[in-house]
Amino acid sequence: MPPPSIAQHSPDKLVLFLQSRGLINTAQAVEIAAQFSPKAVARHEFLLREGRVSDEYFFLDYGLLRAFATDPDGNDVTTAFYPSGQVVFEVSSFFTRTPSQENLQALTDCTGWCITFAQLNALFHARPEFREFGRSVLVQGFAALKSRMLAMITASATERYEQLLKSSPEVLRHAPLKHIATYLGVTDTSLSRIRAGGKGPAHD
Amino acid sequence: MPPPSIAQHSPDKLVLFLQSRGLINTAQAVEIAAQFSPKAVARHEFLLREGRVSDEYFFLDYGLLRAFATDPDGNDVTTAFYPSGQVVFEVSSFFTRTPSQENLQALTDCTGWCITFAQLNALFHARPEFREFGRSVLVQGFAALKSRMLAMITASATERYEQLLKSSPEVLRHAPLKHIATYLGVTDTSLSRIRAGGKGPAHD
DNA sequence: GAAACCACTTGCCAAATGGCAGGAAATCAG
DNA sequence: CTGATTTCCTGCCATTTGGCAAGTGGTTTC
Repeated sequence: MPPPSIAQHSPDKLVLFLQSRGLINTAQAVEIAAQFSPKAVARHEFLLREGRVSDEYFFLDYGLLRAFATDPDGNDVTTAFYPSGQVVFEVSSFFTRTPSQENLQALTDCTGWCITFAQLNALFHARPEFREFGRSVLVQGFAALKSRMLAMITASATERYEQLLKSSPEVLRHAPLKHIATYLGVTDTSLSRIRAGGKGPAHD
Repeated sequence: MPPPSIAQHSPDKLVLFLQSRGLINTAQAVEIAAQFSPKAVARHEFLLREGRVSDEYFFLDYGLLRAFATDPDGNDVTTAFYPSGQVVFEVSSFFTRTPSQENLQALTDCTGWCITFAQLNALFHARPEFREFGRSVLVQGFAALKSRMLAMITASATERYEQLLKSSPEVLRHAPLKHIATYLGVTDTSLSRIRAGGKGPAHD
């Protein structure tokens, strides 16, 4: 299913997303969604570049993005994948208004809806239920990262790969192996071998 | 310097902490701090046990705590250390009112100040500047975890150990090696060898 | 003060992962 | 279509880390 052009795309998914945590009712969700502007990001384009301040709170309707940082040796390290249905922004840069250490780049053509920091704050001020929703987004992201860190410590590379395969198969279909490798904390060589099959530790 | 008994301990550090992000002025900080109750946790005691809902937003005045989870094989994994001057609580459990997957345990005798979830929410409602402060605490925690994840991917065990040594030497003085090892994502055997010296990768 | 722990270290070897390089296959640019 | 680039796989071997077990030194317990 190809993404619709921006002109025809409707905020239905955004409205559903706003309601998804049971904090916002339909009427409120429709009003809040009306504040968002449509936005498209073509494959390989950047939503945010390192060194700039993240100022877009972007709900992703269709497509796939990744976040990546540059390590001390100058290598790309993928720090997150964002499948559709999520909010995409760099938390620290966005809220503290400081230059981002990360990049946000489209892995496929993307469309979605976004508001600026100023708009978001105005909405948080005017609508306590949206404020709660915003906190919920933050808390959920925090919990997801913690769980990934725990897996990094306790699970083997093979297990981490299988978890990703299970939880986000679309990532594996659109992201090149080298990005997935840095995300999982292994080299692309090792990931290729993991994929090949039986080499990993037995686990059944 | 032994911690003062609760009876005599004053909220000075808490007041300073509330002002530390430039979002709250002195008068407001004093009023907010007045809502907190003194609390002590003896060495080895738990501030939170896995399976219960975190309901204390605890500012740590003196002492050192750790968070730990139990992995699928039944092993303790230390997920965080909390030196004094920080807020200690389990974000996900606290804000979503769900059972915690983690424990919070005192590594030394601790004293500090705490409020409940209900009190915190009332303060967030009544005081926008404290709300901002609360968000700032969350965002900072998020950024710290991200940076730790990046180190887990890009840095060797030796480098991660040295980073911890540099950023939180007090942890190494009070936490047993096995806790530090799981926190760093290595076995206690390996950490012992890292400490021993020259075995690690050269880096100067 | 002997026995039972506990925290930590160390030797030996195995398992997991990395580095490099060559080559097949897909993708992209002109 | 053609050549260049990118992506991925795989063989060979080095490095890193883990697992186990023995041993030291310290502390607690009775």
